[in-house]
Amino acid sequence: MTSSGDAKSAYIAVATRRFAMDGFHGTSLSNLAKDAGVSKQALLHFFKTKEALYASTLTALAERMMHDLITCRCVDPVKWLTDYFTTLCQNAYADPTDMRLVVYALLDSDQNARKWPLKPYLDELMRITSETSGGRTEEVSAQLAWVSQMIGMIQYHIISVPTVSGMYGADTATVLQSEMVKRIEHAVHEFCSN
Amino acid sequence: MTSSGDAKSAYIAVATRRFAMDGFHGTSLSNLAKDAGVSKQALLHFFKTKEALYASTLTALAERMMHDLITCRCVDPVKWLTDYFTTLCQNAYADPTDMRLVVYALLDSDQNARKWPLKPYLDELMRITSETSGGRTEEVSAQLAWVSQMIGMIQYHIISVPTVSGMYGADTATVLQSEMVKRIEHAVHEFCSN
DNA sequence: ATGCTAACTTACCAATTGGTAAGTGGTCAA
DNA sequence: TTGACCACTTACCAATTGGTAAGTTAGCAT
Repeated sequence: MTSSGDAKSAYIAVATRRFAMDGFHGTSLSNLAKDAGVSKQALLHFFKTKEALYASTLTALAERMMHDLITCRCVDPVKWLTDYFTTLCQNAYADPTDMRLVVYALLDSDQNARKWPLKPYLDELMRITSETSGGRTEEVSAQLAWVSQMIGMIQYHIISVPTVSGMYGADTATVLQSEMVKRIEHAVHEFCSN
Repeated sequence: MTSSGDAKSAYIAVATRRFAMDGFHGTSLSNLAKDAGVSKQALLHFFKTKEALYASTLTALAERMMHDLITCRCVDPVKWLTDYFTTLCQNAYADPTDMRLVVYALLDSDQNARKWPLKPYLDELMRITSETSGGRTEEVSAQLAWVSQMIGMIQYHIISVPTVSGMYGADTATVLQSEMVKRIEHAVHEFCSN
């Protein structure tokens, strides 16, 4: 039908959505096939196992995250980080897929088997961080801690939106969102101005 | 064998560990039964469905979290929060079960069906927050944002430990942990001194 | 002793799981 | 025209899933 690459990446797109919604174990090949409008074996033709499809999904995710980060590039590292984190958060309100996928992947990681494709992305974030005044300390762990704190607060916030909305109402959740963006900006500046 | 309540809560304990490790969908009743050393139907005798067992697990989790929070009680709300958050984090290094369970529950929440048992815990956290100088603003959403940020950074940090350890080595992960505790203390004081 | 209940067990069940085997129909180069 | 490859399908498969039905076994009040 479509050219080879197209179909394959279309399947990855479908899988991305499903894995992000229901996690690896909550997703079945039959569900994915139904979503994609093909038979189960169409998927297995491109990806030998469910695990392999999941891995491709994570690789594509990592490329997307890196791409989004690079797209925000700016001579001022502080502005770069501010822009990136705030737009990351804003975009995730409209589509939390990627953030959910990351968190699911963290929970699923069985630490021995899975090679983790998001490392370059993290490394780049740490490199940018090291260019700010806040990152003038040489220790990597201090930058890692800060980066970890930032993406942690964003991703956790995103995945908690439905729950918060259920507990305190949709309007409170909305206010919380703008509040959170402000906190993100504040956190960047507080860190960078030491 | 043991008295009724003992067996039941033993099953909940087993389920807690499994659900925290593999999530709801990644856990089967047969696995749980094997872990508990009984037949599958022993579990179904106490909990009508897998969902019901999961719900009991979450209820017990909520009670534990609330209990731990209250145990830290202190006349000075700032010290209270500092103590609570840091010990929460420290304990989670030894046993990340509860933190993982919360995050899994956030991802799984299908928002319409599930009643969320952790609300009282969150409310109490916000109440304590409102007693600090940082919480002198009346808006609930500002406190909610801060509380959300704090538990977000802690829980996300905990679930990412295996991955970080895999990416940067166990020693870097260890340094990151103490770094993170410092960041928690800093975050509390920064917020409370406005 | 008897009956009742609580805490189980063994024996099933249909449905679904991830995956294999063996095609089928189309495109395209020789 | 042929034959190879590609994307994909139908037909299976054993294993596992959550759950039901029907006992069984122990303790305990009457």
